[in-house]
Amino acid sequence: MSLTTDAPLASVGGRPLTAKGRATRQRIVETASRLMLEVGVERATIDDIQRVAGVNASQLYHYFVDKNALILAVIDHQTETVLDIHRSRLTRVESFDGLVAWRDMIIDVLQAQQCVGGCPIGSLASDLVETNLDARTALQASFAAWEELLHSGLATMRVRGLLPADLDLDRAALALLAAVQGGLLLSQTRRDTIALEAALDAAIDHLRSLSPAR
Amino acid sequence: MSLTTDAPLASVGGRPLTAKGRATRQRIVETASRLMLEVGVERATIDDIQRVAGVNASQLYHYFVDKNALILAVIDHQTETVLDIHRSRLTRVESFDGLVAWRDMIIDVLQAQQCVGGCPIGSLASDLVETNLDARTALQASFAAWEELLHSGLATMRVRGLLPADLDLDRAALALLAAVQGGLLLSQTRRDTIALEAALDAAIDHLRSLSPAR
DNA sequence: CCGCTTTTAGAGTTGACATTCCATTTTTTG
DNA sequence: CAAAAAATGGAATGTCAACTCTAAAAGCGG
Repeated sequence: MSLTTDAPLASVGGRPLTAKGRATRQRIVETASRLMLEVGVERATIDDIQRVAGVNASQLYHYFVDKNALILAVIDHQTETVLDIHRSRLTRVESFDGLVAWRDMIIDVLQAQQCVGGCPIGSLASDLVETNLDARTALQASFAAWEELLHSGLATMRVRGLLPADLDLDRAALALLAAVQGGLLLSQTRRDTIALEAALDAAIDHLRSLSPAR
Repeated sequence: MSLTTDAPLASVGGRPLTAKGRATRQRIVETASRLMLEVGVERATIDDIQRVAGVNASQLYHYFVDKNALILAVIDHQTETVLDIHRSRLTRVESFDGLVAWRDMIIDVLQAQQCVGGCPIGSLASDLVETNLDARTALQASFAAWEELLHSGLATMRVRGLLPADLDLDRAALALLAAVQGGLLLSQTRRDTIALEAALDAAIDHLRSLSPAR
């Protein structure tokens, strides 16, 4: 036996090796993500996930030791999805119009899903934070990465003189993210986009009020 | 048989009659509220609730036809609790200092519970909105009542000339409530109060920026 | 094209959970 | 105080969900 922890079981411990396996695993994660967003983590049954993904129990447990492992994979997947969407709108925000475009995008997404489902990360957080330490840690990192995106967008604006030099960007990013999360929860409950609009507009307007440029 | 739907089974259909029964029912609702807040609606088992409340299955099912009925009672209970707390801080907010006192109260409450548990109403909303129509309707009403409280507080301030006459108080209340909800979710995940502080301070600061009085 | 690994099958097990039932005690009321 | 209603006790049931197990069908490397 070698001292290195390499090859022997590099399949499930790491990632599955074959293309087919990767595809199956991917299908499971995507299905689980959708169902968990739609009905919550608890109510998204392994059976349901199997059925919808078109796999059987062996396949699911071949790629994930237990439901918890699947949950963590879902967190990763949803984090990537959300960050990808926001990254494209937040890198190089050069003006308040850029921020507004970001706001519009968020509202459009919610609109597109009929105000159903809320935030892929926020929903997972609500479901898991108090009962699953690993999940909480992962979600904390997800939020942190999202904040970082907002932070860098605001930093770009600050460099351009659109925000005061002494503005605390960490807090500003946090407030913006809170507006997103709170607005989504209220809009999800109300089934209209008004709450989200009010929250985001207020947050952006607040930043405008701080702007040194006029 | 009378045509009126009155007396015969006025016990469980309405409220239990005897003082003892009311006490038992109350204990069940309070215990369920606590557990559902701590671990979520799904994970708060009827068994757990029984054990902690010190009642047995018959008692629980004597007062609530099923878990769903209990959930709705919990929503009512938590709504009353939250509204009571906020009402005392929001009626007759006569200055920005009053708003800040409200903000401090919210943060103190979170602090007191070690950033565990989040908002009693918001947590229920996350858990139930997508899977329980009755609950969603009830929670929508809870949020609306909360907004109303905020609205009237802001109205008081507006009368005093602290807010512009043409400010849309509905949207302002919504934005404030979103800040509370989003801030709580982030703080609950992070286990510190910074996110909530950032969200509330930004929201209040935004209102300040709109103030006609200096 | 053969042996080894990965992937797929799907029936079976185990435990938890909501709910029910029948019997007993306590409280209310006439 | 006696009869009726309410409240309590606790075992039992049935369903559903997570997870396991044995075995067979691809895939791949030599």
